[in-house]
Amino acid sequence: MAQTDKSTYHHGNLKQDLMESAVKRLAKGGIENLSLRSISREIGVSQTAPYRHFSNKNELLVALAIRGFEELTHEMVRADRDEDICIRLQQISIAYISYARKNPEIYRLLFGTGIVDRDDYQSLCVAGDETYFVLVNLIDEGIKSGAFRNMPTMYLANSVWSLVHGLATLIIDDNFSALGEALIAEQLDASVAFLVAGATSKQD
Amino acid sequence: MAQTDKSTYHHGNLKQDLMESAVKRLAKGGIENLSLRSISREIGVSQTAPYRHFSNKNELLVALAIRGFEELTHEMVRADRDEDICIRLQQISIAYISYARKNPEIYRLLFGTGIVDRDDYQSLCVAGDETYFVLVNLIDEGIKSGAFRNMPTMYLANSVWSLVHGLATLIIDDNFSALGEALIAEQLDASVAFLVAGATSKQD
DNA sequence: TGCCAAAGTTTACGCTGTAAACATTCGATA
DNA sequence: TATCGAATGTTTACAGCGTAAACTTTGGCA
Repeated sequence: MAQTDKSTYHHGNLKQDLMESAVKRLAKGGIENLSLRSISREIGVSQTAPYRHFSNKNELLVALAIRGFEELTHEMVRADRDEDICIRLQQISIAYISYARKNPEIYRLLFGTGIVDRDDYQSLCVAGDETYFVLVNLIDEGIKSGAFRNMPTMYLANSVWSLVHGLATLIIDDNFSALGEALIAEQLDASVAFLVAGATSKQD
Repeated sequence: MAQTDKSTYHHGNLKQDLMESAVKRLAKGGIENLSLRSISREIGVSQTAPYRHFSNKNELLVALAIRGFEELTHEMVRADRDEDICIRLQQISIAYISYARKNPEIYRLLFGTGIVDRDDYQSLCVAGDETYFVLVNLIDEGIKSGAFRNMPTMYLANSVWSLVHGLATLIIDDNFSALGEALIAEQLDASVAFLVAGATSKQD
């Protein structure tokens, strides 16, 4: 259980270290610089050691994604601190996009195609659902209170999610790079205002 | 110029064939199944032959992306056929998402991170700008005519783009798979309605 | 104390991108 | 029409990848 500090044969907490090293390598260099062999080298362990803890590379990514969903959920819940439901919608949207911008490679893992056969990993699905429900619950509350458009909760939630997700991915994939940091901030404000306007608009 | 049909040493139109084979392999199996070697094998040419036409894999992807942008632009322009600017916005949004769904791997190439150093490829940037301007011009027209929210064209255009892009990527990356085809169609309708409501909403 | 399962290593295979050197062929010029 | 260079192929080679199989070490329990 504790790390066996001298007898380096058994590393002690390799699984943990693999994940941390993977996150670090993801952060700089992106997913194409993440190889099981490179993180093994970084940790100082043989190239096949990871296979004692993850049956393949995909399962390491799954583990990172589960943690990522949990962090994202936490950030959203933490930001949701107001009475006005429109402000709350703004707050969790900003928190969501902030997380994506701070952890772009992890974010891509959460919603992109980097992980194969997501549906086979139940705890990953559960973690993703929990994130999703933070938004759905807020939207549901807004519709029931009459603050938001009267349409099926799921459709409105998915529309909001689409806008927020689109904004996040366009930014982290550098499609707004011509704007520069200051204008991106203004774009965020404008898009969130657009979002709230769409959510509260009562026209058909 | 014409293919030298017997002397198989010089292939004739290898560049064209490489791109077609690449698109085919992208369509099934995704980008991880696209290797220069695999398409060389498929065409029946040596594994380094592609390097006479593309200096590396990235440049093949760039060529595919340029064609992809052109196709996407064409689809959007073709769909833009109405008097009512709100309907026109709906039409190009639907055309955009349809293109993404019909060519998911190409679409990911256009706006994702599959291509490195995009900015180094001028004709790619130009092709991307042309697609972008189809939307920007429509938004500009809508703002000037008073049909759309009065905000800087770029911010509104990017907000609309975010929603449409987000919807497209969530669908092609299978994040709406639980809905099934019928409900995805309804989601599209609902989101485009949400989009138009946001664009036309005059509240701040 | 002895032994088994857990956690590590070594070796090997086939795949990848791509660099370098070599071969063939097309088309223009003398 | 013969020749020669440029364009377009091939062969060979290297390093990095995921991962399967067989082997080794070690910690903890009977």
